[in-house]
Amino acid sequence: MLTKKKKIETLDTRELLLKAASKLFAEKGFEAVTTRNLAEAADVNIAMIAYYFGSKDGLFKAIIEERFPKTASKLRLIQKQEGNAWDKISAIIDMFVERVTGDSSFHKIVFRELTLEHRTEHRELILSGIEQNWKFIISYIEEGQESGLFKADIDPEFTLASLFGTLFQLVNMPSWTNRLVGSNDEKFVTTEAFKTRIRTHLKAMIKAHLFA
Amino acid sequence: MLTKKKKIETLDTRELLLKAASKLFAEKGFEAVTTRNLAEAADVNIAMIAYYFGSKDGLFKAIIEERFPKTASKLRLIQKQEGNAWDKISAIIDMFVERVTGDSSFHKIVFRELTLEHRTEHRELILSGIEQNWKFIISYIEEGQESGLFKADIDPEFTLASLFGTLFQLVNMPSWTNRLVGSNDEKFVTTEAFKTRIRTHLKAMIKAHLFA
DNA sequence: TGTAATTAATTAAACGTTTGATTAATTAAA
DNA sequence: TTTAATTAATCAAACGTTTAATTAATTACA
Repeated sequence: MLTKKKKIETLDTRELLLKAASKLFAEKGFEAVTTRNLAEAADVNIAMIAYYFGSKDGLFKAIIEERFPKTASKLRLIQKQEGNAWDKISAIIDMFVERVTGDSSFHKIVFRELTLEHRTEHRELILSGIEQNWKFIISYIEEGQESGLFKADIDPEFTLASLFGTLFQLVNMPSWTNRLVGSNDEKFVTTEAFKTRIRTHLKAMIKAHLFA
Repeated sequence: MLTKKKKIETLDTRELLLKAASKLFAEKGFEAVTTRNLAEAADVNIAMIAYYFGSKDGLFKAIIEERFPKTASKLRLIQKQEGNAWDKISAIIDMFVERVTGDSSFHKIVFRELTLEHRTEHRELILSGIEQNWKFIISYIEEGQESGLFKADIDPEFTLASLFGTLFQLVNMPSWTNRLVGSNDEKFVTTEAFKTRIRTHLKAMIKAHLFA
């Protein structure tokens, strides 16, 4: 018996579908992707969607449900680290910049779904998953306020909106961002140059805003 | 002949379709809205879409093309006002908060479309319309930097992203925002209380970030 | 161990419904 | 009496889902 788990194994049908669906839903939106698109992209039979996920809708929900616990565990790691409120917020910014730029598909799906008003079920699934994450951040802002490190009159909730909003605006609308910075590189928002720039900007802005 | 233009006239078929489409596209997204949905919501015959706009796609483009010139003219008004770089940026924030909260449908459509990677034609139409608007803002940030009013090392483009990003995060994802602030009022993002709060937050944050 | 029984995974084809668009006929307006 | 606007009906194509059949893998039992 091997001590190391075999990692280089072929993805099974279920995983192939999850991966293809994540990519396609992010690119085109849920309704614009057909079950035939999904089956072809994953190179599996169309009936496998119903077999593994019940429906196209079930496949969507599976994507959401698989991701949130991972982000929550990353946040718990930061929670255990030493440092003051700003150190924590700074670490959270690093973590989110890395996560969102590293796999923008998931965040495109999530945030686009939140702009839609039908399919309440999708939205509720996302909101209940996301809520845990932002509560961490807000608590650190309030902690900084109480200790006198941060201004007393800043708006913790809307500051959080600025953090996510900036990230979302720049990463989830790559055509907008490319036009903004005058880039022709389609993959600009995944480059290290971009990651550094957004980290620098976000930390500078949030810091100037928060610190007393 | 009347000196005042008659304003209280019944909307004609074309206008009924534009209005219904704007609302429905914003709520459900382009693909999720059927031509029958559109016709029923506008209370006109389904064939009127092809008659006035050629297609569902043409109706979408008409919505986009009718709006951008109006924003551009508002910006030109601000351009002519007196004041330093910050006064201009402050006035632009007021203008955008008013416009986006006043009719979020259009902005939901526009920014959701920018997160999608198919339909290059839609995206190009939007980007060319939007580009003129943000160039104004960036030029004021740079003007403030040159005059020494603003820090020299801030990132004008990403600061713009934070401005729009904050606004859209809060206005275009009302379910997210309601959860964030613990509100049950579905129309919270259209209230005066919300408008004031977002204006206050945005100006405080951008000011702290920009000023030397 | 060998084989029969059972389960899991996959396939191609088809299901009924809905889609965006178009037609030819009809009504309203100029 | 033209032209413009609107209607109900219809179209082929595409939609998500389901089906019955088949293969591959696993389990049960002698």
